[in-house]
Amino acid sequence: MLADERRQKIVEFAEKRGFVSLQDIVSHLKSSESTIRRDLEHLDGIGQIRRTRGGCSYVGESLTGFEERQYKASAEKEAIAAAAAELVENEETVILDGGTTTLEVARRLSGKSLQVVTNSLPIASLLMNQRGIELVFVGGYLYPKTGVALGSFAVETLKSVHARRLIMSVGGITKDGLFNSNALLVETECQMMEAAEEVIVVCTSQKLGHASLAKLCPLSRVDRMVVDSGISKKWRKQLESKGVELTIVKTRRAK
Amino acid sequence: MLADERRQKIVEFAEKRGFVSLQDIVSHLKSSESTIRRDLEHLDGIGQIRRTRGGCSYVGESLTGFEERQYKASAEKEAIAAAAAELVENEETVILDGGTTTLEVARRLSGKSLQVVTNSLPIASLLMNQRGIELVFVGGYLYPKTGVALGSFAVETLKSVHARRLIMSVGGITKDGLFNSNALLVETECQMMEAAEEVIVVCTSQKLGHASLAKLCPLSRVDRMVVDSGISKKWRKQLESKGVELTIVKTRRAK
DNA sequence: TTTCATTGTTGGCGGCCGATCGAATCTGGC
DNA sequence: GCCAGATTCGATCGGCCGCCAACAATGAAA
Repeated sequence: MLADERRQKIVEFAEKRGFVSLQDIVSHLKSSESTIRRDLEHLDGIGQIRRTRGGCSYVGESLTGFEERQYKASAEKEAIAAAAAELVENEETVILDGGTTTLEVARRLSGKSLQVVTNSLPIASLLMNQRGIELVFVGGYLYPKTGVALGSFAVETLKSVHARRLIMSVGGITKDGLFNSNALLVETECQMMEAAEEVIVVCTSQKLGHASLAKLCPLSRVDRMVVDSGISKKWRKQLESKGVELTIVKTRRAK
Repeated sequence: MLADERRQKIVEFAEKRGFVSLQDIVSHLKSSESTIRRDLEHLDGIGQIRRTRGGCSYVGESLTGFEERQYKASAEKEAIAAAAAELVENEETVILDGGTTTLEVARRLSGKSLQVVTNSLPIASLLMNQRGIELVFVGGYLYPKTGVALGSFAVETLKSVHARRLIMSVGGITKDGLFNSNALLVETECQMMEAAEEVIVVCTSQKLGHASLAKLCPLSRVDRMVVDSGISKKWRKQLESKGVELTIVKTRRAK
């Protein structure tokens, strides 16, 4: 086995488990203790891992980063995302908000020919190098956990953007309008709505009736909503009365 | 068999497998070990492959965006990156340009307490969720292969940024100044230089003397340069006469 | 035939690996 | 707090293998 190869395996190993003991590495890679020690020393020197007594720990983009890797979308989200992606036509410009549901939408956009504008790092890395997709990233302060760019830079950039559609997610919906959990996020999303001709909201039916910290906009601002069939008749009426067109997605678990 | 033909086969072989051992090539092409060694040396010199102990690996478009996880930097780059990271002090604001060398620098910034501004998607995803690092992403049109944001959005955003240091990479350096291969990229990097108090250039010595498509700035615009010890005396004088402070990094292969 | 470029061979050098041993550090018991 | 056993760490040494430089052989062009 080559040195580089072995070292790479060590890093992968450390990344997967967070911490690995020296003995574990030795028995796994079947090299001598000395060699592994030297490798750890080297890898620590170049900052790939950090040595600790008895082993090493991984430093760097923790795998829990966006959690998108391990994240498994629910059946509802997948169905909603698929339906939302269907609404997007070739050669359009689409703004994609951050969020796990919109990430699923992004997955299903591959193969189309589009201009995509997004402020979500996970979405950008997903769509980058997708043939046919021209990607514009809206910069700004990167909000750690979710990887979306927010703040004045994002708002300013969005002011000079125009798009056919916006696909956005929300934290909660009540009869008073849409809500989200973060004031900065709301500010950015407001500007996204300004920039788009048509506003499409993707959300699961369980979010209906729940408010959240910051109000985003009234229901009437939404043009279309993609939701699973768990939605009640009352809510259907409520939304339709405000001029929201509904796309209701059948799921296996539909009640 | 002709030399060029043989070398072509080596590149194809390396491209297909990612890495090939010297012995594999020897038995495959039925030339002597020395010949293959000489070929590898040549191909490494013109940047078609990269030599490693025991064989060679392919460098090419395969290291797109985020698969850089597996990308292994050369010893020179690692050493340069480590030295550049040392120059960064806690609580500073640093702008990081895109590029593989700056990506290595980013790796070594973990643990510090910084504000980092970057237009590189790989760097952003690397530093995201790093404790102590506040990240601002400069948005714009995402250039596919390298994942850097360029264009007017990027330039506009950078106009309202101020930073202590800028760490940037270049495509080539001649006595007339710095060059890069892409006009949009140059435009963005110019604005970065405007935004920073100190401009630090990281580059390997092989880039000295090579021009590239678009001129970026004169040598005198650079405050400091981190380079490996392959730099010639003539170049040292040339740079120092323009007021560029040099940090020369020792590497194993230093002649 | 001479000359030059390319290829093959040989030998020395140095880096990488595995093993060993004393020193340093941790742990548990008193 | 202190000690003893255990574990881990760092340094060192010999062996092996890949690397490099020098030289010889081959063949093509002048």
